[in-house]
Amino acid sequence: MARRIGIKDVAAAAGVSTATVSHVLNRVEGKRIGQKTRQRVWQAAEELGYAPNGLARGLRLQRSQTIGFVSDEIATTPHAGRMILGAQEAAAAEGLLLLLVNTSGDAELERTSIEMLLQRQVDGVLYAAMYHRTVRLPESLGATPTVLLDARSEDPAVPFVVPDEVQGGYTAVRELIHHGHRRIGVTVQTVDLPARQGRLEGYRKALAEAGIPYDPSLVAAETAVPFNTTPGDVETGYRAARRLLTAEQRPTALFCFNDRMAAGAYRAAAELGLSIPGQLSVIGFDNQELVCESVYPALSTVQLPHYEMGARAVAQLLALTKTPGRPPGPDTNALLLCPLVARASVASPPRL
Amino acid sequence: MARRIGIKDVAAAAGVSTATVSHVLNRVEGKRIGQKTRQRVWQAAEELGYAPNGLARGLRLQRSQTIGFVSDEIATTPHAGRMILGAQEAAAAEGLLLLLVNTSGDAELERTSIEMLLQRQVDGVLYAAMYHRTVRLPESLGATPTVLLDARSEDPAVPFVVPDEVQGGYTAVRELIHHGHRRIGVTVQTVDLPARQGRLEGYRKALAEAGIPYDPSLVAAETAVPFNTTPGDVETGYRAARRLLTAEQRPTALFCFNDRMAAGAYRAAAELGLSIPGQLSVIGFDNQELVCESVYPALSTVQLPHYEMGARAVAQLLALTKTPGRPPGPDTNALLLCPLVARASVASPPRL
DNA sequence: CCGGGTTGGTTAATCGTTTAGCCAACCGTG
DNA sequence: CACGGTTGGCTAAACGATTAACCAACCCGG
Repeated sequence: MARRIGIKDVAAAAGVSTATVSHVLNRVEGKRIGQKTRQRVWQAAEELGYAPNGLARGLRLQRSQTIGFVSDEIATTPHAGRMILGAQEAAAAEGLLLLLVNTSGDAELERTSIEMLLQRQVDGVLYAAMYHRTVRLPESLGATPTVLLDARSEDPAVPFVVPDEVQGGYTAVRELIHHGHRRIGVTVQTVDLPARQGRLEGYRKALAEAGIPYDPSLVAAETAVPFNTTPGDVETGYRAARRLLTAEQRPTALFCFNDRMAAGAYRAAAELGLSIPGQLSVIGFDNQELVCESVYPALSTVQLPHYEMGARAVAQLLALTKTPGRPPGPDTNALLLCPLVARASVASPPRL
Repeated sequence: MARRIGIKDVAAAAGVSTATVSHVLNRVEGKRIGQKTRQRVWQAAEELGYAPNGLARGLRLQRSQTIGFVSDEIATTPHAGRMILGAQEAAAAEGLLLLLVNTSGDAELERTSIEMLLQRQVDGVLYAAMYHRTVRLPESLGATPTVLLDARSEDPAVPFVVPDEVQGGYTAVRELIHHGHRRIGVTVQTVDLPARQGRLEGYRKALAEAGIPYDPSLVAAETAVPFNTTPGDVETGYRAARRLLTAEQRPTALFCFNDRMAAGAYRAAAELGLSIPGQLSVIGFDNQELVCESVYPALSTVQLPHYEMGARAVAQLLALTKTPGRPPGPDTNALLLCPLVARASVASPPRL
């Protein structure tokens, strides 16, 4: 197989030096090259199908045009896919490529993975969690520009991009209130996450705004069993919903911590003979489309803006590499809006 | 910020030449270096925290220790995540990293993406589809070792890794037969894919093996409307199932082309007052966990071995790079088994 | 004491780019 | 004609590794 053609092949073909080729092809400012030579170089490059060697260029320029995407979990949800996609497309638009690694939450694996990234001279790293939580950044990333994705750090100096959980919870509950609901239950898991806190805060904010008193008995927190399963699964949602719906004064609507828990609420409602949305309105969170459209009627929910988060994180990272002294101001962080996705599970409450 | 430390820093610290450092650190065979010097080099490298510069090494060795993962769609299903994860972990085990790009089915985007990959001197490319289909490989990949993932090519010379759809369909239907079903309906979409063909073939094979005559009226093929939506969605599955279940002699079990269509079957069953699995058994395909566990009772299905496919594809790619002349024998391809995932939607047929 | 083998390293070229600095030719002026 | 300023392009030194080729020193037998 013929050796890949390089800049010196182009130089030879055009009858100039490699320096000239480089100058022409990179349109170096302040370098004056004659029209005719320019033409010859362009043409030669074109004919030979020249493409620069990124490794060589990276070596010379001390930048690989590559960023590392470190995530704790890639496979379990489509969330990861959307974040990656957002990041990848935003990166590609800037001529950057994503180098992907997964840590599975394993510290040792994380260490070696990051080492591999650094060896390849990544220009920066996106450190992503698959649900909004607080992480501790590995020390080896100290010298590399880093942005947290769907995660926060204890260290305020490192920028993060997260969803605005409060606004999201607020949006969900306001949707219910707009339809006339006033007794709104919440089903939630018990693990304390920024997501949990934020969404509950949004719930209270929407209630307060509508002048509805906060009733703690309407908040059903349930722990996943067995203990080591993912919190916030269907089963947990089922139990929480069942508890609320069998209480003496049952709510007319349910705000579920996530779509999977909402699927559990559907099951509880079916068991109790409550039709959705006629007798019970349900709203979820996450917009996991597979879930929302597998249940019937299709689940209204609030979307986590994963694609946008990925894209935004790349933007933040780029900003970081341009201004080396990372100013830990609030402008380096981003809270992204969670829009409502209305489907068919919310209606007006039944008239009494 | 201190310049990254390189091989010459180590050399200086150990009081030797860079050549010696390289020899020691790479354990070059046939090169004899004294024990003491070895020690000094190791120690110096350790203390300085030396890590080789992958770009420089790649440039010299003409190989980047990096492989490109080109996929048409990353975000819509967790399938992509599993394939990527499998590929990533298998790659990492060999010291390789994945460079990820998404084409969104856009030919122009695909062209530029692949160009970016080639510029970075990827050692090979995994070309992945998100559902089993036939693709045409871009010409620019001609000179690069390539393996198809969940896809086949018209060109027999390019190796592929795909699920064994026939065995999968066979497995699903045999599960129903084992429970005593003899009237087994199939719901399927109308687009002609390897997946569709294979699963139907597996269906007939299982039937034949059990001595059950093939009845075409039990195969409900339905087209998605509006036309441009994804084939095989919930709605399509609903319509197909409804048709079968309202026929005069309705089947006691349904084999659905995928889990989403199975979710549609659940809805049809609910409407017709048929309980699952008491009056109707349902089995899906794909093992989309979010779907399988969002419906009630949890859906039994057949798993597409995406993780394994990703891992296997990396192995094939590695084999390819080691033996440059790609022998298009069948051993360069792989058909991976689709195991049964039994949940709660299959039981014995009701006694008449 | 000489010649040849072994041991333990070093020198320098190379991978494919970029870019600072140099230089030759040319042009118009005083 | 000497001279400064432009124009257009070349030379050569990086970037950080690997590796073929070379070499100095030592040892040992004859």
